[in-house]
Amino acid sequence: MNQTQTEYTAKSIEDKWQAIWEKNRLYSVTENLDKPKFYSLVMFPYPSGDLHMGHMRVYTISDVISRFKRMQGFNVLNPMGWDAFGLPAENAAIDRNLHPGDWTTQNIKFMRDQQLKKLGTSYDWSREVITCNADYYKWTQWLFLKFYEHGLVTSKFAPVNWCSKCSSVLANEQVEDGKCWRHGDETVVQKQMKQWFFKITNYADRLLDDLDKLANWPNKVKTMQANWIGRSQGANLTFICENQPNIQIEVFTTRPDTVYGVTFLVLSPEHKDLMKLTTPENLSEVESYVSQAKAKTELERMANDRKKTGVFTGSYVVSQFNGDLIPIYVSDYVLTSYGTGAVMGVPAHDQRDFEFAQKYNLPIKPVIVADKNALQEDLSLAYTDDGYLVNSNQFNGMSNTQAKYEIVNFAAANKFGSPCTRFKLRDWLISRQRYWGCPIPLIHCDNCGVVPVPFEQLPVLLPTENIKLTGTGGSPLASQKEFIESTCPKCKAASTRETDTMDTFVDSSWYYFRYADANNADSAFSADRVNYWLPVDQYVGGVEHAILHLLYSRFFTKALFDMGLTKIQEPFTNLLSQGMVTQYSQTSKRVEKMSKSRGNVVGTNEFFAKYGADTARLFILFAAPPEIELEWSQDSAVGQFRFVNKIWRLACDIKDKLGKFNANYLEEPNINDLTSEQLELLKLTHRTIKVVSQDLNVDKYTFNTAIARLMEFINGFNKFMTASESYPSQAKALAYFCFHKFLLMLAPFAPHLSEEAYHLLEYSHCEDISIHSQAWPEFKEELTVSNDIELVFQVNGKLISKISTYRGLSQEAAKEFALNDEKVKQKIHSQNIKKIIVINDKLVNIVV
RNA sequence: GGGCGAGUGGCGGAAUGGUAGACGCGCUAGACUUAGGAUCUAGUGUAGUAAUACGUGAGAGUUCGAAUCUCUCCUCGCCCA
Repeated sequence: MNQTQTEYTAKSIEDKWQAIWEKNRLYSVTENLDKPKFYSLVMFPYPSGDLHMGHMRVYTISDVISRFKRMQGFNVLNPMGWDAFGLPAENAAIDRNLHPGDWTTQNIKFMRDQQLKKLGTSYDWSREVITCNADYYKWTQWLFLKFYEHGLVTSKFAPVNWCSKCSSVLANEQVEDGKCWRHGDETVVQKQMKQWFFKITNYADRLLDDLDKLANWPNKVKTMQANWIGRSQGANLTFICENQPNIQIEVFTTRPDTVYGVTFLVLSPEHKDLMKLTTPENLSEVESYVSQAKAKTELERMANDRKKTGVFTGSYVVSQFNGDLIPIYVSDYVLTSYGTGAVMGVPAHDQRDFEFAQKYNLPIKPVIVADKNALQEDLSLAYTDDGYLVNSNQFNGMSNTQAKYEIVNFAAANKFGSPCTRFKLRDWLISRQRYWGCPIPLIHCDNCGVVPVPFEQLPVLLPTENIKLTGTGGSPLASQKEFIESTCPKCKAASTRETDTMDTFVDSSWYYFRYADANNADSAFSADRVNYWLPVDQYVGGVEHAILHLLYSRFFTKALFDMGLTKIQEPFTNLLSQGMVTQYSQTSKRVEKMSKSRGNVVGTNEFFAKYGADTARLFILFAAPPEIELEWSQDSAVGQFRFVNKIWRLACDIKDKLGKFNANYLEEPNINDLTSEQLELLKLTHRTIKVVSQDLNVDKYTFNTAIARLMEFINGFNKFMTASESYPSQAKALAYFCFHKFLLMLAPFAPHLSEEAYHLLEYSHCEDISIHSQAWPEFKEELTVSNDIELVFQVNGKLISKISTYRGLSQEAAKEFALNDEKVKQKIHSQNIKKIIVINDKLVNIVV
């Protein structure tokens, strides 16, 4: 007999099937109303030039979900593209004297053909999106103009975050710990500049409220977004200046219930009335304080741990609540950009105010007490908990939660206050002083001001000739005479183009709309296709985008909905945030995130050549649940390599020992014809289908346990195959039947191996009929349970003994067995039995 | 400082309130082999020859029964300050 080749040559087999799948366009999809749709999306990569094994985790997870859903009968859209604008291309171009576009194109080609395709992913490449191509950014500009038309674009002269390594400004979301998100060693400084913003704050309420609709998002991500939006409900209250009643100071507070405890007021150094309120004898001190404050950045001023400083202005305001005379201070911890630039100081009930009052010897007046009847407590700290009001005129005795409303109502009725909601969320700064980005389609005209480029003149092409990139600051486009010079669309006068480009997060805020209709030359997308495919059913990506990309995308989706362009209100129904891939780094002697700069990467091509993509996929999924951090270790990956080879050897064994496949073998066996060993194998198969299907379900995604179940199946199947030398026809049919189910379950995880084995065993007689087009197997509940069980005996909840018996034992019989068990008898000895608890088919607990 | 999450063998990790440690790595012994970093078999929480005892960061509580639920504390991670 000819022995089948038993060595599994992963690399050549994987290459073979990848070519066949591509030839057959196995993963292309079109809209199909006969099937339920499933939009599976993974965050598209920046084409940096090289993916390592750490990156592959997210693509593997998303691919397994896509393949599983396809086998379940869904019409699956699984697209891929490139977030191709951005700084690294520009910097690489400067270093290597290459055009950023050429550098990017080379990288995309390598990453797509040598890395993502080699992983065995099931993308529909006909929908590939590349954000730096004019056929994409034309529509980014078109969307910008739609935003402009709908009043969602604004320019402000404001303090902005400047990173000198980027030579550009950054959005608030892109500043982490006072450092640039890309350059962790670069402190962001504040500069006053005129910049373009998207008015994301218009959507603050909806972005916050609609988080509740996202039932299948991790709570962590929702909490982070909620905190970032930072809605606080409170009131604006007005205080009148004692000697200049025409000046009124408005403060924002979230604690109007403490207004009777105000003992000072603090203005920001930039407050418009500060100088008017400063008395001559305090002038020099205030002036020097203000100039010191101006030298500091907002970030420095907000630092919580630094000592609060301040200077008295010499003036007072009068509280309209009780006529108290309240001194006015200036302090740099009050910011003009947040609130009204003035706060009320209630030292008894706010720790920061408490410290300020102690330092400047200001009175501390309690207005809330924990116990209505208790005398005034000795305050060594501010009392910030709930309680009842005292020293507050007609509000005395009221709970402070109620007083919050009553006091604001009282102030509103008397016209010195009103309810007010504020947000921490700022408008999204989108201008970047860089070359490699989407040009902002605006024209500056001396006569007409800012004029949008007319839609029909799009795209505003990024010039590609004679670009001087120095990385030293200023917009590179500003030195491009041919680019700048333009005519005003309104008055036809000579005018200039905007030279800033857009933040690349604009590009990535709508790419998942474009996938739905990627080759549309006439519009950004057709509403029909978007409304068919979106929202995304499963989005997979790193938690590092919890705020940035995911918040911007939600904003875009809502804005497009309001413009009537789609019917979609939330873009991503389910979100899976996968954990980082880490590895021990020789450089730092620590376990760190896998990254090129840390020198601890595992290359994809070396790994694929040595073990194959299927082993890589299995290992990535098996090593940890998807949301947990995964520490890479090549040693553990050999376990998956063995698993792959074991499956292949079994497939070869089946072919050699059981004879040729017969189509009848796929019919469900009659259980009455089976021996007990055969029945156990069949039950193992059904049980495996059940648990693997559950593990792949959207609310679990426990790929690690699914693979463990597949391994258990293989261990059981191996036992069955090696138990005897001869195989009656019943056994042959059963082995083929069960292995067929197994291969179908293996297919999403190890697409090449399962396909090769599927054809080796002639489940498919033609290479064009793929295992990946087959239906996911189903199970019979009654075949998932074994008749033989172990019954556990406990005394006082502690395991004492167990027996083998059969399922369905009556409670009485179970008790009987337990009480007659030798070990149990010994344990109970002569103690009184208080109670016996029986859990059917599981355990008997005797309480003594 | 605030918020969220996590602590289980030598390691990665399993466990609808019901047999703790599935599955895998590593390790030990054996088989096969010219060879083994291939494969197969058996074993592997700790202590003990054993019976047995102990065991899920620490301590309490609820329960017939807790890794799982509640409270206090400790440590680590992430996010926001």
